[in-house]
Order: sequence, then C-alpha cells, then structure tokens
Amino acid sequence: MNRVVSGTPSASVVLTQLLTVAGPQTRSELAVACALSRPTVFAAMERLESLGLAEPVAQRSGLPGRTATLYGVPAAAGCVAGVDIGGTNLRAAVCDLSGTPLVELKRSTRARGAASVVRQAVELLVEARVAADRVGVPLLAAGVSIPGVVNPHDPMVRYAWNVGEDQPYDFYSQLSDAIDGPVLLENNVNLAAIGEQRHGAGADASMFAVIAIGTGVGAGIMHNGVLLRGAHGAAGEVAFLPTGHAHRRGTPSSADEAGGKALLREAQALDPALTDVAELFERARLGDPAAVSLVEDECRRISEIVAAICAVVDPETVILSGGIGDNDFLAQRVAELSSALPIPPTIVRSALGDRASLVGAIATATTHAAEHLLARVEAPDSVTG
Amino acid sequence: MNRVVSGTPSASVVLTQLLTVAGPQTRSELAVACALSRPTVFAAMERLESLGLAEPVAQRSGLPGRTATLYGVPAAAGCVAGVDIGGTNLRAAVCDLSGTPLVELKRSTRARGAASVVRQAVELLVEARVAADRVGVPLLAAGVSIPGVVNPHDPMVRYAWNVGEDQPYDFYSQLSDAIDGPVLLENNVNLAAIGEQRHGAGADASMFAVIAIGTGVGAGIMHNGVLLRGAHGAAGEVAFLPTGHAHRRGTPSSADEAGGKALLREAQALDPALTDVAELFERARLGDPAAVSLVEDECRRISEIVAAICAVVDPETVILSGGIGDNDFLAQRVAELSSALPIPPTIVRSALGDRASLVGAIATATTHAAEHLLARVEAPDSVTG
DNA sequence: CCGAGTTTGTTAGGCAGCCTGCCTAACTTA
DNA sequence: TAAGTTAGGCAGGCTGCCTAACAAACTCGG
Repeated sequence: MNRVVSGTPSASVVLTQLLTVAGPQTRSELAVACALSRPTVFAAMERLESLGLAEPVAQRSGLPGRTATLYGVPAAAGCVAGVDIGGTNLRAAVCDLSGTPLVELKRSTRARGAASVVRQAVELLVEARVAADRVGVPLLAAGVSIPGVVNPHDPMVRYAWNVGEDQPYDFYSQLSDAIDGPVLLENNVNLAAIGEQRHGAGADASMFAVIAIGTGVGAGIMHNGVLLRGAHGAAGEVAFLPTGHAHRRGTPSSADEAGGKALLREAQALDPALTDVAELFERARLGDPAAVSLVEDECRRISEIVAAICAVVDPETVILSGGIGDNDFLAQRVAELSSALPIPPTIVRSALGDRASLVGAIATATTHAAEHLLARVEAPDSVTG
Repeated sequence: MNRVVSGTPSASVVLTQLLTVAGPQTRSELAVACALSRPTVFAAMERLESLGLAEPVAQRSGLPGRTATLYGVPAAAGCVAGVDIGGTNLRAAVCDLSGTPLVELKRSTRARGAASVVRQAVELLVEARVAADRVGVPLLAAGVSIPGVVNPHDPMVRYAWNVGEDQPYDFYSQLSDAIDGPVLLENNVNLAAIGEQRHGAGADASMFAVIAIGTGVGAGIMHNGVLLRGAHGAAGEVAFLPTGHAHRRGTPSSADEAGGKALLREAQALDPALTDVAELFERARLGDPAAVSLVEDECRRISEIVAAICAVVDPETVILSGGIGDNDFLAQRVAELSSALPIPPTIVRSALGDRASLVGAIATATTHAAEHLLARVEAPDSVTG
C-alpha cells in the first residue's frame, strides 16, 4: 500500500544511539545499547558510513580481546544550534550532533523590539558558527527560546513584552529567513523545563513544573517526558492566574505581579536607591524589616502560583528558576509555605541556572536532527519538511 | 536476547480492530482498517478463531461480488464492566468486549461509608451480570469510578467525602477481593474526561478539561488522548485552588466552595424552603433577584476555576458537567465571563450528562481487555498481571 | 616467547512475518 | 447468460532480523 522508503530500520536506531551518547562507541557497545545482534549493527554501520553519517575515529586497545574500532559522527554530517533570546541577555551555542556545545556566546540584549532583537540574535549565532568552524557544515536544527506565547498553529508570537515587543510578531518567519536550517521556536520557560528534564532537576520525575521568575513569571510543565504546550501554546502562562493577591488589590489579573519588574518597583517605592532585586534579597537576609516584608510578600505570591499548579496538574516536583526564583532564601521560604498544601510537591532550585532555556533549545534541536537526519541523507532530492 | 513470545503480531492488531468497532466485520474490511494485506488478516483470523476470540456470525450478500463472512467476538470470550460509585447514585453496566452495554443498572446510594458503599456497588454489579447472562463468562476488566483522589502508587483513596468516607480507604483491595476480574479504579471526573473524549464533546480537541460541579467540584484534563493524572493522582483537584473568593472571605482554601453543597447551604440561608439547587436555578431564570445574585456568584467561582485551568494548561475546550455544571443557564454565563480571559477556551456542556463517568469506566475497561486478552488466551498457565 | 583466554570482525544459514501476484468461487446487474 | 465485482485462498518471494560458527587480533600469565 503506502510503502515508505524505510531503508534499514536498524540503521535509524543505531544512528540515534550514536547521537544520544557523546563520544565514540564501538559497534559491540552499540549492539548492546540497541538490543540488536552484532551482524545487524555491523550492517547498519556500514550503511551509515557510506551515507557519511558515521566514521571510525579511533582504535581502542588495552582491554583483553581484539582491538575495537570506535565510531563517531563526522563533523561534516552537520551541527545543531541553540539560541536563547532574553530581555537582558542573548545566548547562542553551536553544538555537534550529540548536543555537546562547541562554542557558546553570551551578550547583553542591546536591541529593543522584535525585529532588532532577532537581528542581534542571528548575528550572535553567525558569530558562534564562525568561532566553532561550522560555517560550511549544514545546520540541521536551531532551537530558539523566546519569552512569549508560541502558538503551534499560528506563526505569531504573543506577549513578548520582555524583548520590548507588545504586538504579535512573526518571529518564526523572521528567524527562518535569516537562519539556513530548520528553526524550532519555543517559549523560554517550556525550554527550561525540557532542559531540566534532560540534564537537570527533573530527570527522574514523571511530572514536574518549572516556575521561572525573572523580569516576568512563567511556568513550564512536563508530563512523562512530553511538554504540555496547551492548545494555543499558552500552558504555564501563570501570569494570567486570578490570584488572591491580585483580587485583594482590585486588579482582576495583573500579569507581572510576581515578576521582578513589579518587585523592583515596590522596592524602589520604599527606597529609590535600590537598583537590583538581588540587593533587596541581601537586605532581607540581613534582617531589614521592610525588605523582609517585601520578600515575604513575594514568597506568598509564588506560593499561590505553586498552589494553583498543584491543584490543576499535581506535579511531583516544582523547580524554581530564573533571576529571582533561583535563590536559596526564596526557595526555602516557598517550600515552607507550600508544605501546607493538601498534597505538597517537592520544591527545588534549578540545576541549570540561567542556562536552562539554552540547554532545552539545544535538546530540542538534537532531537529534531536525530529524527530527520537519516531521511534527509537517504532522499536528498525529496522535499524536506 | 529477550525473546518475547510474540505469537503473530498481526493477530493482536486485528483483534484490537475487531474489538474497537461494535458489530461484525468482514476480513477484507479488517484488512483495510489495519493496513494489512488480506492473506495476513486471513491467517490472523484463523489463529484468533482457534483461540476462541473470533467466530463467523453471519454472511453478507446483496452487494455486488461474492458473499462475505462477517466475524465477531464470541460472548464466551469475555465481557467487561463499568461501575460508577457516586454520592447520590450507583451505576453498573455489563458490556460486550467492544464496550456496548448489555445491561445498565442505576440505584440511589443508600449506603454511607466506604465499606458499605463498596458492598452495595458490588451487589449491583452482580445483579447486572446476572441480568446480562454473563455469569459464567470471564470478566476481563471492570472500570470503577470513585469520587476521591486515586494515587497510582498507593492503594489508598483519599478525600472520598461524597460517599461518606473522610479517612483514606483501600477501595482497590476491597473491590478486587469482591470482583472476579481485574479492577481499574479511577477518579470519577477523570473518567468523565475519558468518556467525553471517546464518545462526547472532547472527541476532536487535542487538549480539553472537564469541570464537574455536583456535590463537590473537580476537573479532569486530557492531553493528546492521555489523561493527566498527576504525580499523586490529584491533578484536577481544583477544590484545592486558592481562589480569589476564598481569600475574600478569609478562608485560605475551602474545598467545596463552588460545589452544590455550599451553594445549597447559601440558598437555604436565604430561604429555608429550598431543598434543591435546581429550584434555585429555576428562580434565577424567572428573575428572582436573590437567586440571581447567588447564581451569579456561583458562575464567578466557576469562571475563576476556568481561568486557573486555562492559565496552567491552556485547554482548547472546557466541558461543564455534573448536576450543577451541566446546565444551559450556567454554561452561557460562564462562557460570557470566560470570554474576557487572555486566551479564552471554548465552553460547552457535557455531551454524556451524568453517564460520563460510567462511559469512561467502560472505555478504560475495554482498553485494558483489548490489551491483555490475547496474551491471556495465548499463555493461560502464566500469571496474569 | 608462547599458549590460554577474550573480544572483535565476518560469513553462512535460517526463520518469522509480511508482501505481491494470481488464481478460483460466488454473487449482482444488465 | 455474460460482464463486472468482490471474497477466498494458494504460491512464491522479500525484508530484516536472528543464531551459529569461525577467523583475527589483542592481553596476560607463565
């Protein structure tokens, strides 16, 4: 019937294994890892080698038995990239196909407004690619993190206030036009959740939420390894929660109530000399009663977000992240407040810090690359989705 | 290596197809539905027939071409059951393996307390089985709906207040001991969500939430066809939400704030003659200002639950269900209030009414039966999980 | 230095589970 | 009665994996 050009199914499994583990592997190791027989893996590797997707990189001796040939993925097979577009910093990483960063650059966001931020981000990526010596190599996927609502059915990104854009903007097309490879655009907190799952605090949890508290607030929810995007890509937009605090003040739904912007505003109303929320936390730690009171209020707001997330999705773990959230003082207090919930989650700090979104962006890029690489090389004439 | 007794893989696919569609099918139809060639399906059917899992039930002629033999599943192959344990009503259905109810019984819950409610429910199931003439036939799965928090890692069911049980109770073991087949215990609103997905208002949505407002309130969330249970089975326990209303009154988290119990209490404070919330809604519809005000408050509370669910998981559709929720007046008002949300969902009434949980219980039972039937028949000596 | 032990690399043979292709059988319609 | 259509069934073949067996190449202990 619909006969797909399947090639050798085992080749796809072996390639995936070759890409997921960083560093070269012997064919016997691959056979064990893929639960395939050695002859099958040998044939698959021969095929991959002829397609330019695998190559012998070294010999391993010293152990009893015959020396084994170690295989890796040639640099020419491609590379992937991660880009993190933030309100204060831009990051770009160029990685090999297993996701190991070759070059990672960070720069403060000079630009305001979607168009110029995109321009600056693309420049940074190009720079990273040059530094990594991967200019002639195909970019198989670029994961891009953006602080806004990314709707899977609509190219327009909404609520990207943090990069100075208050109108819906077609980030996807702009990035795709400027980058010579498939662009995977995703919300920054969602990517932080993916990052924490792959290499961080959410590795063992069947379900966890990341709450990022930086300039604004947002949450990312993972369920059995899959991201909960929501029908319009707005899952985890906890700024839209009708919290008790919001009601008390008469504002029906104040988006950045728990974010750093609002906190700083409040702090400056108290003492205009304050320029940074970090100072506020330091003063609170030293016992300044006004600072303690503001920080306590902030912890209450975050605990209400935790409570709402627990009531709706009941995560095992809640990971606090972002410039404000990833903070011992705050995490401990939020954990105390949350322990009063009917079914309290485990509260931990981010394991990846401010690199979480970038790590997640790289992870989605490697996944995409691994899924499409073989098909792309096997049928170079067909249209690539 | 780990060679599983796979038998004929195609047989499993064909059997699943045979079970998912109610009514007999020809082998050619099965071949198309399973995307297999006719010879393969013929072989699979021969195998299934020899195992007693399929039998020719009729001949179909009238169409051009040779008369086809229609195959079905013999009654002796087994049956499944659905049980809905509620605070006011008990339901039990005995169905064939494709989930078509043969007998469905409903009885008001006389019993109070977990143990006696379980006893009454099991009695009803036995009665239904006798009426359906399926006593000697193996019960391959019984889906049981319970208004409480069912933790997948703990047999204890919590918060089953609606059946008069305020202590954690091991419903699973009690039901398993009394029922001669695998018991699949699940929260009632979660099952309502599964029901709405299979045969109701959530059939096309990638993500939707069911909010059931009866004696209490609860929500069930489906995401790409899978139920969001939560780490402790407490996803959708929106009674635990820290709503603005709760805060206004100074109660930190009042569990049944939006439920019918609370609403009736308020209504009776106004007019002790009221015995039923339906009367309250009727009065509101006729314009009684006190009733309108109470109903309006109720709609606000529900809208806040909708807002919280949307902020956290962003569903495409919200289905209102339960004795109070499944109501035109309320649904319309909640839809109006929710249209002001940043990303408003579609609000609809339940398509299954008060049978939603039962339909969901039957659906989980048929799924379980379809997944385990072949293995069970192929290896009758091995232990069945 | 040499054999024993161990692991890699390779070849041959086989089997499960599908497929396509091609019949024959049996029915409806004109 | 002939043509068209669909079901039933057989033969042969292909894919993708397996096991078994052996040769090659290394380490290690004597």
